[in-house]
Amino acid sequence: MKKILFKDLANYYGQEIELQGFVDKVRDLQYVQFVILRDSSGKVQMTIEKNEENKELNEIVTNLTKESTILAKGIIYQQDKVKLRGMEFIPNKIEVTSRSEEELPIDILDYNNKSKQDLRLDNRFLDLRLEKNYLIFKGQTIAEMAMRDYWIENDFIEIHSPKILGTASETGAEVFDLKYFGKKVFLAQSPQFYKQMAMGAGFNNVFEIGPVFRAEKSHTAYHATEFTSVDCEMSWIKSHHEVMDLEEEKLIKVMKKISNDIGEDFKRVFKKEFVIPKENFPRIKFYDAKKIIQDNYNYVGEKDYDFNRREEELICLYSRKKLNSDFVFVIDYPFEARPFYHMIDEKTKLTKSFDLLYKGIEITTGAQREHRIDVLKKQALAKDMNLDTLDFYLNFFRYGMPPHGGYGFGLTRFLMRLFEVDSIRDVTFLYRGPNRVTP
RNA sequence: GGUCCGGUAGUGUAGUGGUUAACAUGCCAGUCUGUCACACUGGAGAUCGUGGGUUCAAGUCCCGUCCGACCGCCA
Repeated sequence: MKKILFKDLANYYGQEIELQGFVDKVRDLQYVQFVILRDSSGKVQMTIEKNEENKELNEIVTNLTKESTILAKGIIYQQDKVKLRGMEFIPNKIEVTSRSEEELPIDILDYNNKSKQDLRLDNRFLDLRLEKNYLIFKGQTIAEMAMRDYWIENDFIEIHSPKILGTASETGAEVFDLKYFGKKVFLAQSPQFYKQMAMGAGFNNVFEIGPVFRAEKSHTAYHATEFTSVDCEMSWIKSHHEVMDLEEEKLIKVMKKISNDIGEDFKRVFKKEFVIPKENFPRIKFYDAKKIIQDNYNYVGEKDYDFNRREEELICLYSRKKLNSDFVFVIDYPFEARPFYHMIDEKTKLTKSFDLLYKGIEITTGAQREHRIDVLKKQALAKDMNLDTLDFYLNFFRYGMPPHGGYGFGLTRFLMRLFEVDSIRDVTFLYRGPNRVTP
């Protein structure tokens, strides 16, 4: 017998079928028992009358605990008086395949799941039983698939770069070190150098979806020490605008796909709707953005070469209100705020770089890369970097390197804003932070 | 790293020095003719994060510590 998901039950009216699922709720009345069953695709009511004939089933149901798993055989009927999907399942056999303990460590009722986040993370396997959480990971799956589709259509090659590195990677964020047969090695903080190597290898266009590690003791709702980074890199470009064009096109495709596949579920479960972005995301120059924030919100951040959280939120607010866009590119940052490998525009002396902000938070950093080794070395020295430890990287540039650029995209940050949940921990299967390495 | 922020039944909260620590929800038992967040009645369940101190008396005040939240750093 083929496994039947609860969402498809309407196809089986009148038929004898076998179901397996969690016990979502038990309502044991005087003359009838109702058991709500649940699987990842939906819920259904199972109804058992209390009588001599059903004695065995009645006994099982009376002793059922919520969140136990059962296997039941019976017939599914259309039944208008049942509010839950207008159907009910009448079993002739019930087997408890796993019995749950009576009390759960967290509340997972759909109308009352107020348990604190830290406790929910301790019991993540239970927390994830909530439909809203399942939906987030369904969304993640669709997002990754849509991105892959887009890249494959556009002649990108998928790479898997190493996460164990012999030298600490580039950007100044702290890296983890670990023992490696008596040597010290580092966990990759970004696939940056290796996707650029792929440019040197003549792969034209590459992408990677994989983990990255940051050894920052950041206790915030939008940081993690391990998270999934989506990276891509493309050759033969003339400016960072081509990279933005690509990201924009990809994102619209992703959002359309997500909205199409789970838009209805999202509306029902989260009481919100996805907003599909229009083409031509606003592209605001960094210094113009600073001025906009000052003129419109009378706010000046402490650093003149970068944004703080408040400024990110305000420029997004401006974009939403005045430009009708949840996405906004901030472009042409000063070199001071960027890593050494971002290309500097000779005319403006600003980097050919961009951040993509989405509903108040940065989800992407991208740029045209400096591919001329002499300039690259000069910029590395300007950032006080040691050319010897960078030699393996600089080597990529010695024998012909296409002009290229790309971006890194925080998958979890994107999902967090897409679903409008408060924390990156809610969109991470198992969150890792400064004080959390379990479960 | 910073914060005249928080830690109290399974869970979420109330409780500003004085009997038996309260409420909601969950759990258990009973009652209930089809419920659908079922309803009703009753019951169990808390050495108040942890270590020390002040006091006749500490969930409550003080100090340390751990964990969390928010901010910062960072992305």
